[in-house]
Amino acid sequence: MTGGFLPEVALDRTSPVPLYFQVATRLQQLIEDGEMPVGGRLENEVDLATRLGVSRPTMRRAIQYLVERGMLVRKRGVGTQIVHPKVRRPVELSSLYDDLAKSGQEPRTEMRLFEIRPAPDHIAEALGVPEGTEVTWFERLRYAGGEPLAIMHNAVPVDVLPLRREDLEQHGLYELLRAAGRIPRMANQVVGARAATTAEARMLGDSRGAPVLTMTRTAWDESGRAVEYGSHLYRASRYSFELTLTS
Amino acid sequence: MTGGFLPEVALDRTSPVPLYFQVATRLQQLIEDGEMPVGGRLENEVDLATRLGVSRPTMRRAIQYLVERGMLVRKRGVGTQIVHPKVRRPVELSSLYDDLAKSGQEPRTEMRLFEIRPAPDHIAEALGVPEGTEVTWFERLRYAGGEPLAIMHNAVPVDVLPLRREDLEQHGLYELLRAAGRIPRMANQVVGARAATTAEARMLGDSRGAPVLTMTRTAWDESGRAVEYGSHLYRASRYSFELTLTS
DNA sequence: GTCAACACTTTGTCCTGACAAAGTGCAAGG
DNA sequence: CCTTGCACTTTGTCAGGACAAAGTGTTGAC
Repeated sequence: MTGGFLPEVALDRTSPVPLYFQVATRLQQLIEDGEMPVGGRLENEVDLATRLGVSRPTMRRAIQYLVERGMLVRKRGVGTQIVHPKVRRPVELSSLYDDLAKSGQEPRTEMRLFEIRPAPDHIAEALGVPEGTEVTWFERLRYAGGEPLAIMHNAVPVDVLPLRREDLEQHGLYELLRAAGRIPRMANQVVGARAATTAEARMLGDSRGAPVLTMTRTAWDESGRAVEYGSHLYRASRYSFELTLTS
Repeated sequence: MTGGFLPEVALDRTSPVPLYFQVATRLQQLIEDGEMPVGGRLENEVDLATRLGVSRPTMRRAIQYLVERGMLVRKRGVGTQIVHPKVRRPVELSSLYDDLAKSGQEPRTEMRLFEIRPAPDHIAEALGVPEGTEVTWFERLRYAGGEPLAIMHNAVPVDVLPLRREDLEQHGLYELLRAAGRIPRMANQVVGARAATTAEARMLGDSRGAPVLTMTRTAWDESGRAVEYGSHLYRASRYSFELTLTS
């Protein structure tokens, strides 16, 4: 009748980590390690709260956190169920560099252009800054596994982050933004496809007319400040976008 | 000093609509109508709660709701700020049909194949169902504005929703799923590009080798049950994906 | 004039308590 | 046998209070 059984959970009330987060993290561990049966039900939140020695609101908040991440589903009058693992997976706002590095593909960056200039109109509009605002504008050729993969054009307002050519050759743009505390929290992307021009094909080591993926993106930080505009071109034969959507 | 000024807000305590939601909706209206200055600060939550005659938790929940939707930003010790409108816009899990209908492009659907059959291995795996599970498998050619736009292959488990050929010819798949209460809440998509084969090009009214956008998707409902698998092909010259990401 | 300590404002966390609403299952009545 | 209604369980909503933590600005010492 009780459904799930919850093993010992140790909470540290002296820790600066919020209680509800400690509870949520512990629950998440148990679920991911498979100690809580998938599809099974959690104990009801009142008992759970009592047993862990926290108040019901705190327990609710912990559960709510996991519901938002897609790990749990609640139904009034029924209970809380554990969702099949396949469904989960948070939306990550990551950059190509991060993705490549994570999958062990050894990214390499070749800087083709690097200048500080007033933003062209369409870029200023995309960034939501006044026309003529100074941006760092650069074009990079990204290699993975020794082969060219993408041509990337980017603009970053100079007052958001002063970029140095050397940094960009050795690190991903998002990595640099994060390090500076200008963390991208929201992004608007348009993904399309077209045939490569002769020049593009030559740079990518592909043949003329080969299909390429196009992606233009504007990214904002948590305060709504635009931090980056990008217009990228990927070899379709070597790259595709994977993304998780939640309503 | 107070920053934003909040006009009269009428709350209906007899309504079944939760108080926090009434407050959130009203706030959202005021912001979207531009009555609250963008970039401006809200009153602090304690005063706000007092003035509206609700408790602080309720007020917090209303604000939290708008924070999650990207309309507000809060900083401890500072206050709550209204984010620039450009950044907002919720991720919508919509279908091509909905999108076209909304933008007034008059979608038309031509059914090329419609059968009930055991799911092929790779589709069964994508859906997370046992091999051989019965699915409705169909291929549609989607027109917009009189011209072909996409070739769409889809599989829907029969025990999720029994589909009829006639319905699919006149409605979008997502529309039908929603009407049946199997609402897609989460989806995993892979977007890529390649050159069209001769057969594909002929169907799409394009030339052989023309770039096409490919998209494969699995969608789940709120309980984690897979409701749809799709493998679509779009004319790159006429379609692109627009999406908003949040971390 | 500069810098550090302190006060103040504002959001974050956490508690207790109470009632409402929705789903489930059982039992009584037709 | 089927349906209706009631009881029970479980999550949802709401209130009020208390203290903590972080950011801002001011004041005072040097």
